[in-house]
Amino acid sequence: MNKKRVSIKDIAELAGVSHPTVSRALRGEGRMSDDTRARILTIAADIGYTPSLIARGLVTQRSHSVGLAVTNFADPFHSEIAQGVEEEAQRRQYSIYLASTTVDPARELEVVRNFQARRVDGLIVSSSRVGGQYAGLLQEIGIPIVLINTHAEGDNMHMVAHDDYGGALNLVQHLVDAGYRRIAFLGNQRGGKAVHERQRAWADALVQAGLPAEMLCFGPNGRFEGGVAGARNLLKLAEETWGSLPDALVCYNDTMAIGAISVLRAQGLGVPDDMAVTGFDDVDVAAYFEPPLTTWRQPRRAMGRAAMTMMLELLDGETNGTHRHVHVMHGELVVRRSA
Amino acid sequence: MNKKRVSIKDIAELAGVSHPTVSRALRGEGRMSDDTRARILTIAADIGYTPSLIARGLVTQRSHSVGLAVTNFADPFHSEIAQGVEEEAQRRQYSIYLASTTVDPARELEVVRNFQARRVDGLIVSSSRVGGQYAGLLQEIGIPIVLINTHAEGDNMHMVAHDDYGGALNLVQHLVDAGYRRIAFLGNQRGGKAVHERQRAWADALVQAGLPAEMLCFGPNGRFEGGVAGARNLLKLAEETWGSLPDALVCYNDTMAIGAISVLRAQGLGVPDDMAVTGFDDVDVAAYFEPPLTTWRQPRRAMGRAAMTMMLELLDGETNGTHRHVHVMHGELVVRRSA
DNA sequence: CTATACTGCGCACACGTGTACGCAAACAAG
DNA sequence: CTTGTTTGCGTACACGTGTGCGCAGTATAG
Repeated sequence: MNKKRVSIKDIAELAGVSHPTVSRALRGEGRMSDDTRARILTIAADIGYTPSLIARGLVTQRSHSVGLAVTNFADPFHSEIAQGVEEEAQRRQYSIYLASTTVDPARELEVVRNFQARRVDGLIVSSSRVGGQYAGLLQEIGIPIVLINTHAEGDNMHMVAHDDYGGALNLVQHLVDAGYRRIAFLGNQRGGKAVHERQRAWADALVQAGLPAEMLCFGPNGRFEGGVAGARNLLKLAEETWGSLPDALVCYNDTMAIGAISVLRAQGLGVPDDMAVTGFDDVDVAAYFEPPLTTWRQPRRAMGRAAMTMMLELLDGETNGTHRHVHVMHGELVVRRSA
Repeated sequence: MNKKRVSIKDIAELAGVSHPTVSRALRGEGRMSDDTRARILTIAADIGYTPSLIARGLVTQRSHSVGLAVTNFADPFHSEIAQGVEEEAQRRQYSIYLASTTVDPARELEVVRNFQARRVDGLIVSSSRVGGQYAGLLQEIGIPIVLINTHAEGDNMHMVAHDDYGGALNLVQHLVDAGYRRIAFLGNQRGGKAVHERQRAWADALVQAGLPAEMLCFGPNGRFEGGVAGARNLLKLAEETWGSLPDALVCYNDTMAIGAISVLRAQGLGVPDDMAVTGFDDVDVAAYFEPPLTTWRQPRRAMGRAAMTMMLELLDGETNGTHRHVHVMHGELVVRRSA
C-alpha cells in the first residue's frame, strides 16, 4: 500500500550496477555497453520509475521551471496569455508556477520571494505596474525577466509588447474614414502605459485628420463596471461641457466598451446609429455581443507563447546577458457592426 | 556581477557555527542561546538569504506544491477556478504548478507524468473526463487527488462539485412559474456529467409540472460556436419535427446562451419576447449582455478555494486515507431580463 | 562535593541526482 | 610482446537542507 518512491539506486541494485551508471543510461550519455543500457532502461520501465526533477534541479542548479505572475487570472486577457505561456512551456519540457498578485503591492513582493525560494529559472510578469522598489527586487534575484505589456528598465529585463499606439491609430483612422467627426476617448484610470499609448494615438490620429481631440473621459478600471462608470461620466461631460454627444467613442478595451454600451442602451441611444463604439483586444465575446464589436485584435495567446520563447532563448544562450530583448507584436483591425 | 546563491553554510561560516545550527535557528526549532539565534537571523537578513525550497523538499519529501490540471485556461470558467485555487494556496504557503491538458488524452498523461516528476504533494483536476486508464494512472501515483466537477471512483480521489441538478431544477422551475410552457433544452455534446445532470433536472422539472420534456437539441461544445450551432439545430428541429418554436430555451451554460441568442436575433426573434433564454454559471459578461442573462450562479472562485482547502486537509491529516471527501456546493438563481 | 538534568551546540548522515576523475580490462599499434 | 588507446564502468564528491544522536559544559539537586 505504502508505495515507496523508487530511485535510480533501486534500479542500480536490480541491474547490478552503480547508480551513476543508471543516471547515465537514462540520460543517454556516457560510455557503456548497449547491453547494459538496454537492461537498465527495461528495469526502469518495469518498476515505473519517474525521475525526481527536484533532486536533479538541486544538483544542476536549473529547476526547468519559470514563474508566471499576473494580477488576476479571472481576467480573460491574462488567462489567454497564461494559456499561451503554458503551451509553449509544455512543448519545451518546462513547468510554470502560477501566482496572482492581485492589486496589493505587498503581495507582489511575497510572490517574487516565493518564486525565488522555488529557484525558478526565470520570471514572466504580465501587465504589472512594476514600480519603484519592486523593480529593484527583480534586479537582485539575477534571473532573466520577461515583462508582457509592461515597461521597465533593468539589466535582465526583457519584454514582449503589443503595438498599442499603432493599433489605436488604425482604429481611429477607420472611424475617420467612415465619416465620424466627433470622436471621444474612454480611458482607464488604472491602465498605465497601455492607456497612455492608446490615448496618444487617438489624439494624434484626430489632429492629423484636422479634428479636435478634446472629448476625453475615464472609468475607474478596465472592467465592465469601469465602462459603466466611464459612460456615465461621458454623458455628464457631454451635457455640461461638450455641448453635445460625440458621434463615436473609442474605448480602452472591449470590456469597457461592453459596459459603456449597456449604459448607452439604457439611455435609449443606439449603437452605432446614435454613437459608434469601438473596443480593443477582441475578447471572445466581442463577436457575439449585440452589436458585434468593431475592435483591434491583440494576439494574446501568441504573445504568451512569444514571452515563453524569449525566456527559453535567454535561458539557453548563457552569455548574452547584456543584450536586451524586445519583441513588439502587432494585431489587426476587426470591423464588425458597432462602428 | 555573478551573484552566487547564498546557502545556510555561508551564514554558518559568518556566524561561526555549524550549518545545522543555522537551519534550526531559521526554523525556530532546537535549543540554542537567544544570542546565537539573533545573530544568525541578522546575518541571514543582511546577506539576503532565501531558503531553497527545492533542497528542503528533497529531504522532507514534501514539495509544498500542488499540480493544477485544466483543459483550457482561456475559458473563463476554468480561469476563475484557478484563481480561487491559487488564492487559497498562496494563503497557506503552497505553490501551484499550472498545466493545460487541452483535449488530447495523450497530453493528459504527459501532464500527470510531469507533475509526478516534480513530486507535487497533490493534484487538482478541473472538469476533465478522467476516463479509463487515466484514472488508473492517477491511482498509482499515490497522492491525494481533488477533482472539481468531475466524477471518478478511486482510493485517493476526492471531489468538490456543484449541485448542477438542484441548480437546473430551480432555473426551470422559475420558467414554469413565469408561465412558460414549451421549454426546450440546449445541451453540449462534450459536457460529460454536468450536461447530464442539468438535462435530467430539466426533464424532471417539466414532468413534475405536467409539461412535456421533448424539445432537446445539442451543440458540439460549450462555447459560443457551440451555442450558435445548437441554436441552428434548434430552429431546424422546431420547423421539421416539433411543429413550432419553444417559448423558452434552457442552455447548458452562459456562453452557449449568448451564442444561441445571437442566432435568434439574426432570425428576427426577440429575447425574451419571442423566446426566453437562460444560461448557467453567471460568467462576468452575463450581466452586461443584451438582454442581461437570467442564469444560475455557480460559485466558481469559492469552488477553487474549497478544492485547495480540501487538499490541505488531506495533506495535513495523514492517516485518514480511507475516508473519501466530497464537498457539494450550491449556487443561486439570478433573475435578469432574458427570462 | 558528587550525582543528575539540562543547555547549546556539532557530527554524521540522509534525500535523489549529476559529474569529474580514475582504474582495470580489452583492444590496437608498433 | 610491449606500449598506447579506447571501452565500460565504479568512486567520490557535490547540490542545500533537515534531523537523530551524542558530547562538553553548566546549572540544579541532594
